[in-house]
Amino acid sequence: MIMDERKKRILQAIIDDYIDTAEPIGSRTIARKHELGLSSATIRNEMADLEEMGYLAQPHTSAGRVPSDKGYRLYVDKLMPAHDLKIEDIEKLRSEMEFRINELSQLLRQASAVLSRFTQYTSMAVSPQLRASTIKAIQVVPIETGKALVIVVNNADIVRNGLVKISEYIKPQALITISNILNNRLSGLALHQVNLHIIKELERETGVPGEILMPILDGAADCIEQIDNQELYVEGTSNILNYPEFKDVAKARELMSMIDEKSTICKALADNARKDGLTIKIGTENDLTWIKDCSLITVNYNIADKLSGTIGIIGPTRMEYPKVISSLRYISKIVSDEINRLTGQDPGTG
Amino acid sequence: MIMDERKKRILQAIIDDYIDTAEPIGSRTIARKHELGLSSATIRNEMADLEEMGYLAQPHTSAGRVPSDKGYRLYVDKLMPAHDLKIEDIEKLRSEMEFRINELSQLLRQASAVLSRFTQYTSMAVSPQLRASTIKAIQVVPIETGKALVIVVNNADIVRNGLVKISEYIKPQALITISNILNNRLSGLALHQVNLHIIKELERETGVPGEILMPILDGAADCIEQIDNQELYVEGTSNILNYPEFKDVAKARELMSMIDEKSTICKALADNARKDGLTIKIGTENDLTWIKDCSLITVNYNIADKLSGTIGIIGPTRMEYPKVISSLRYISKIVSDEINRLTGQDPGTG
DNA sequence: TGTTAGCACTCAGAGTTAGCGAGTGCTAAC
DNA sequence: GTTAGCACTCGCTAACTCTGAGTGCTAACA
Repeated sequence: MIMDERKKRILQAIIDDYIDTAEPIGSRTIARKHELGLSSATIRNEMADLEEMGYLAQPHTSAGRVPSDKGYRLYVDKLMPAHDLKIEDIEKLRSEMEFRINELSQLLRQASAVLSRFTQYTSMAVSPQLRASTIKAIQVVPIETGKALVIVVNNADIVRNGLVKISEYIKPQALITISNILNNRLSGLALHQVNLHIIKELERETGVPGEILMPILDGAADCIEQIDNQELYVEGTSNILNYPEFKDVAKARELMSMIDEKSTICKALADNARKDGLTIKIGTENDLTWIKDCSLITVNYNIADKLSGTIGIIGPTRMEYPKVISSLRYISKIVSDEINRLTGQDPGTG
Repeated sequence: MIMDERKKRILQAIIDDYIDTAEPIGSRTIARKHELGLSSATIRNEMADLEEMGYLAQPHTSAGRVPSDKGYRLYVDKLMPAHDLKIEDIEKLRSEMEFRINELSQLLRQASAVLSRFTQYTSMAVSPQLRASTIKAIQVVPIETGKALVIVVNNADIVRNGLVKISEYIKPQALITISNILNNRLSGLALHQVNLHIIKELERETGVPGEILMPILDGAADCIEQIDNQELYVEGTSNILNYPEFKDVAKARELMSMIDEKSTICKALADNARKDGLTIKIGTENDLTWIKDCSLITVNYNIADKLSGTIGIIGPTRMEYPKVISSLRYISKIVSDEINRLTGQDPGTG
């Protein structure tokens, strides 16, 4: 059987309607609402064909048709109407993102919150990961007697710090010397290259005994660990309860408890994270069975080829794809611009 | 009518059972399960009395009794069995909190997650607020040409930093001078005292023109703002769907969407935050109507009289109060100990 | 040959009814 | 004061019916 233009128009009409109503769509509805110039009987025949071809399914004999994953796939690839955000939506999104945010974690949390509020789906954001992370600078700053602050900056200008206790007898001047040696010795190294071997060398070079050096190096190691640490922000989980497909509490609970597990979400995103740009996984296209009734749309953004992160939206397969895609694109653009601003990669727009 | 010992024992038995089963409790159940040496008829009479006194309520004539908020209040204040965490629970909680966490935000998130997993309720944690926050140290560290890191440490040793762009012509040495002046001039001040007036003074003292000083001061201001910023962590919202009292999706959605709004939760916690130690608000004792079917248990912890924060659990009024209270106490102890460790207030336990 | 009107058929969901059983309050006896 | 007995209440469940949206098929039509 051949997928002609008419079939496509009918399929599109069905999916558009179904996304709206979440009710199985009958031939009469299509004949009435869409001006295809066809009677319900003709549409009925076409719908039977579309079902045979696997684009539609029937919950039970006497019900209308429902799109299958394959149907959604065609819709997303070929049929879906172009969607540009309305000017007022752009304004709204921009203004909600406008808070002056100076911390990566808050920026992502914010982005996720804005997205979920706007789309009414569940949104998540993963803190950017370094492709090849190296240490740009290490500094040790005396704070008060017995306390110093260790600061690590990596090549993407992500900064972490930690307070460390040090011997009360170290003079501030000595600390600065240690700081300089550390900085010279470690900067440029990949994070994982800081090993015991190097520590031994440092001990020798600085002439500072290990037990004094150790807390500082421990502090630095913690900072490095934190930089590598992948943080996940999920917002708008309660939206799930709005979809009729999850009116059954048991089903909603299953999905929500999976989403509550950060590690599960990370697994779901991991697969998409490798690709560039926008990825759409519809229902069973997802490897994980618990998302088999949902679609997962993610955008990966790269920053100066060093950082890469993911922002995504999860919702029922019956999802407003056009709207979700355009808003996701828009927000991810804002986020990467902001990260650029934060880390000073881009001297541009300010 | 007088509240004698027997009535109390019966009330306790009813509440204990109801917490377990979430089903209205009948007189026969109590007579059978609890060895009170009374027939169901006697218990029936007592239950009628307890209802008249307002401790119990009847969903409908032919159903058993259900505790009222007043009933829970008495239970919590007087009747509730003492509850100590089992050794294996303590071990479990401790080990789940044992991850070496070196960032406040992650520590709180973790605490919240552990609590919600253990109690099966929804848990939240608010980042500690300063009672009277002052600046302990400000440092400006050169990172590379045109970039510097501004670091602010407050009197509770909470550290924030931000990258700032600076003129490419400032020499590192000059930056250190600026850093020292800033530090001398600003440390000891309350965060809100850093105003335009002081900035003008700084300009004069350092001899550095405003347009060079400004980005640095802006960065410092951002850091200060971040320190003051109250962060909220909520975990285990999906647990709500496990309670039979929220088997109705509409009801669950109402609660969950409220919980999803960070600001709403903060409002709910605000009232408790002023008190010391543990606060229990049962049902309508809460000012906010959307929690009227829930209980909110919070613990405020203080750290060296400077920091104060809140950890809390929200669940149906039919809550396992003894368990929740003891685990909340335990976790909050761990959290404040950890914060002590992080900020080095307490040279103790390591 | 493709399109359409007509018709018999299907079946989920809403509404109705009946029966069950857990639980009550009251009364009278212990 | 306690308890056994009993009539009564009423939410819940299961069985049943009815309705209507939707289908597939057939035959007539352009």
